[in-house]
Amino acid sequence: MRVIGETLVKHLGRVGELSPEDRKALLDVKGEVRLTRRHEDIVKAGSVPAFCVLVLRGFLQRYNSRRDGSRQIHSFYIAGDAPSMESIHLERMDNNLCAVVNSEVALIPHAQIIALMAERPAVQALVWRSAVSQSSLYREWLMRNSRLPADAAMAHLFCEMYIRSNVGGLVDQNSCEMPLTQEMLADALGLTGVHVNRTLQSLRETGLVDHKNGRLFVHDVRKLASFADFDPSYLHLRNGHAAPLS
Amino acid sequence: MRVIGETLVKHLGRVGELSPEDRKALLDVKGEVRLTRRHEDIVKAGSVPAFCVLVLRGFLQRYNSRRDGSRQIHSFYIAGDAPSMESIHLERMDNNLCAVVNSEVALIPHAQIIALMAERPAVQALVWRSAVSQSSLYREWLMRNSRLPADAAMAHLFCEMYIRSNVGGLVDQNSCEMPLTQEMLADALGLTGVHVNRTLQSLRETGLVDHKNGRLFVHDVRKLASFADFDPSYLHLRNGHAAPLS
DNA sequence: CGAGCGATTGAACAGTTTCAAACCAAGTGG
DNA sequence: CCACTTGGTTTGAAACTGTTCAATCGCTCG
Repeated sequence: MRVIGETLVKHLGRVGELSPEDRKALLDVKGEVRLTRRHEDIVKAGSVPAFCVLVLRGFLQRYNSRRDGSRQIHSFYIAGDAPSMESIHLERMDNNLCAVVNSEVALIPHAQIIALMAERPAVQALVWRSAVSQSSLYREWLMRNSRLPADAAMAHLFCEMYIRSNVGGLVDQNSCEMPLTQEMLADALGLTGVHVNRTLQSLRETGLVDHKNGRLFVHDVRKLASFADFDPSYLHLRNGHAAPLS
Repeated sequence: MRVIGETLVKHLGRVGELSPEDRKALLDVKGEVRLTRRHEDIVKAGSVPAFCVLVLRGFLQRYNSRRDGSRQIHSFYIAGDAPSMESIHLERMDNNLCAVVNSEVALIPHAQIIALMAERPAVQALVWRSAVSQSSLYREWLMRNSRLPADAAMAHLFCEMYIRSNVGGLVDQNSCEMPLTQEMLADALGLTGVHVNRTLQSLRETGLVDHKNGRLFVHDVRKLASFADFDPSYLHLRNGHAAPLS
C-alpha cells in the first residue's frame, strides 16, 4: 500500500525515464494522505509552503483572485498530477490550489523531496522537467485565451483535458471526469458564464463534444482537435504515452 | 572584462542571496558573446538547445507561431535577464527566442551551468527560483489577456516593463526602452494592431503613459498602476529592489 | 525618387458582455 | 411529503468592445 510512491513514480515516469534504483527510492516516499472536500483550499496564496501536493483521486484547480472579485484559473489537475512541486523553492505562495470536487491528495514534506533530489540527479532532472512542462502549459493557455475565439478555445481546453486524462488512464468510453461548473470554465477561459453556456450549446450541436453532469464526452477527437487547431506537442508527451491523435 | 559573469551575478542576485563564494564561481562562467541583428532568431522552436542565453544589451522576445500565421508572444526580456535557463532540461525547444532590436547576448554552454549547479546548491536554488518566477509571469500574462479590457491590459504590461526596467537600472528620466512595433504589442496582448493603435491613443490622452519611438514614457506610475489594477507581487521583487510603487 | 515599413483613420461588422429573469434538479427542514 | 432554498443552467435583448478591410499618411533608407 504505497500509493504515494506509486503515484509519484507514475507521475515522473511520464516525463522521463526512471532507473530501477530511482524508482525504488521514489516508492519509499512517505506523506500524509488527506481527503479534501469540494471547494476546500489546499494551499492558499500568501501561505508558506511546507509540502508538495500529489493528486491521488479527484480534480483540483489553481487560481488567482483579483481585487474586483473575479478570478483567473490557470490550471487543472487530475489524478497523478503533482501541482506544486516548485513550491520547494518558494517562501510564499502567490496563488491558490483548491479541490473542485471531493478529492484525495498526498502531502509530502519538502525536506523529503529535497533530500531525494540531492541524492538522485535523475530524479531532480525529472522534477525540473515536469516544471518546465507546466510552463509550457501556461504558454498554451495564454495563446488559447488570447488568440482563439470562444468555441475554438473551449474545444482546445477540452482536447487538452481529454488527452491528459487518457494518458493517465482516466478515459472511459470516450468520456472523462471534468467536474467543472460553467462558471469555472468561464474563469479558466476568460469568458462570461453566460457565453460559456451558449458556446457549449453550439459545440454540442456539432456533435463533436459535450460536457454535462461533470463529465466530458468526446465523440470525435480528431475532428475536435482540428476544429480547435490543437497541436499536442506542448504537452511534451513521450512515446509510449501516445495520444489518441494522428 | 567578465561581462558574462557579472551579468549572471546581477541576474541571480535579484532573485535571492548569493554568498561570496557563489558569486566568485559565477563570475568565472565563460561563454560566447554574440551580436544579434533585429528580428534574428536566437533559439528556434524544434531545435536542440545546447546553451543558456543571457541578455547583455537590447531587447528580446519569446513567441510561438501558429499554423494560421498569427503568433503569441509570451515574454519580453531586457538586459540582465536569462531567457532560457530551463532549456537545460529540455531536449527540444517548443518556442522561439528572437531579438526585437540589435542586441548583445551571451551563449553559455549547458555543461557549465549544470556543473555549477551540481557543485553549488545555492546557485541551483536560485536558478530554480528564477524559473519559478518566470512561471509567475506567465500566469499574470494569462490573467492580463483573459480578464482585462484592452486599455487596462496595455497599461498593465507597461507597468510591468517599466518596473522591471527600473529594477535593472534601465530607467532614465521616467522612460525606458521598449522597442516594439504596435503589431508586436498586439501579438503580446492578444489584440489587433489597429486596436492597439487606438488604445494607445486613448492612454496617451489620459496623460499617464506614452509609447513612441520605441520608448515607454511613464508620467505617473502610481496612477498608471491603479488604472491597470497592477499588483507587483507577481514579480517577486526582493526588498532592496524596491519598486517605484507604494 | 520610389520602396517599404509602420502608424493612423473610417465605417461596417462580429463576438462577447451585461443585466435581468426564468428554469431545473437536488437537498433541507418543517 | 411538501414547501423552500440553493446552486447551477438556460434564455432574451440591448449595449459595447474589439475586429476586419481597405485606404491614407509619414518617415527613412537605398
